[in-house]
Amino acid sequence: MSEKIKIVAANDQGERLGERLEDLVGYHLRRVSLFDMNGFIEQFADDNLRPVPFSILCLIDEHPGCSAADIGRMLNLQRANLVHLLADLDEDNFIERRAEEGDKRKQSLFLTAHGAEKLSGWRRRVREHENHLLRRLTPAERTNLLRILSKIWTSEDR
Amino acid sequence: MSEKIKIVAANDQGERLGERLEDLVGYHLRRVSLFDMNGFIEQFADDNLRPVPFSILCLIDEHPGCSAADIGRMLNLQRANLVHLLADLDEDNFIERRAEEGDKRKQSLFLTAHGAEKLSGWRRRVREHENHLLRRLTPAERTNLLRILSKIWTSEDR
DNA sequence: TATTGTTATACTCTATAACTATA
DNA sequence: TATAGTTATAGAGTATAACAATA
Repeated sequence: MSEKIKIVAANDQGERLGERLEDLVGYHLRRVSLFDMNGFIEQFADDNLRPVPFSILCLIDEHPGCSAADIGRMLNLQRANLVHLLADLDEDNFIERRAEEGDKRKQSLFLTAHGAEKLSGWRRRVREHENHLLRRLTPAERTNLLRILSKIWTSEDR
Repeated sequence: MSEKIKIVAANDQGERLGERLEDLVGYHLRRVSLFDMNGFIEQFADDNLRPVPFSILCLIDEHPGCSAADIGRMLNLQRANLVHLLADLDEDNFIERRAEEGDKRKQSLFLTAHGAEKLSGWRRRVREHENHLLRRLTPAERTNLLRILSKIWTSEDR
């Protein structure tokens, strides 16, 4: 960008505070989220692990025996889009889908031994990824960020 | 979800703190960003205004005369994908693209009078949207969030 | 050589509608 | 009627490669 443009921007900062794109929380949320996701995808390129399948594996681990529809509700994913994601995880032998006794419509989802082992290592690497993403924050800022973010979207009155 | 699943999850919380999906900042960043974007798209459905074109209009307003490549660098968008976005904004008479004197490769981007007027109203409605998104936060939390988010991705050493 | 705007294209992600079988 | 899993499909959004004009 040219020097002229930078100067114009600097002048504008004092004149219209709260009017700039950079004053919008939503803008920063998107930039940081994309920054995080791209870093995630890059770090796990070897294993071809993507953020959403990782989330699904975490939830199956935390809620063994849950159904695909349960996962969809927890992650706000359409059932239709989950079909391929779960089929892929099944093909790779990370999860297994058992017929649920009692309700024949449902499948019960479980991690395989292989899936559990893989997930354990991936979780460690995800924590490393987060440490890198948040390396400029103090421990207090990190705690605060997690608390504030979850306060925004986790609530009863929605 | 069944009651059984909820109980299992509750037990696990104490056992493996820092191991749950909900302990990951990246997970919350994504959920909050999507929550924000969906709200934005819904609120501006009438005007068919989407987050990225809104960002582009803001930047052209803040940097009058900038080029498409400048916008791409500022928003981390590919030049190729900007072509359609800018063409649409031009068709709707929100922006105009003038041949830049001096460098014949570049176009200089400006808001039209109509675009500037529209943007002014949209900015007000975006602030209302943000106020609603962040309604559960204290003013201090809001300021903190903006500061922390921009600290994460805005830096020199990248 | 590098950059700008552009075209074409492929890939991922997401949303919707409809179907069946079960409840 | 409602729900679970599924199929097919359309639409965004994004990434890459190549090109002509210009620097």
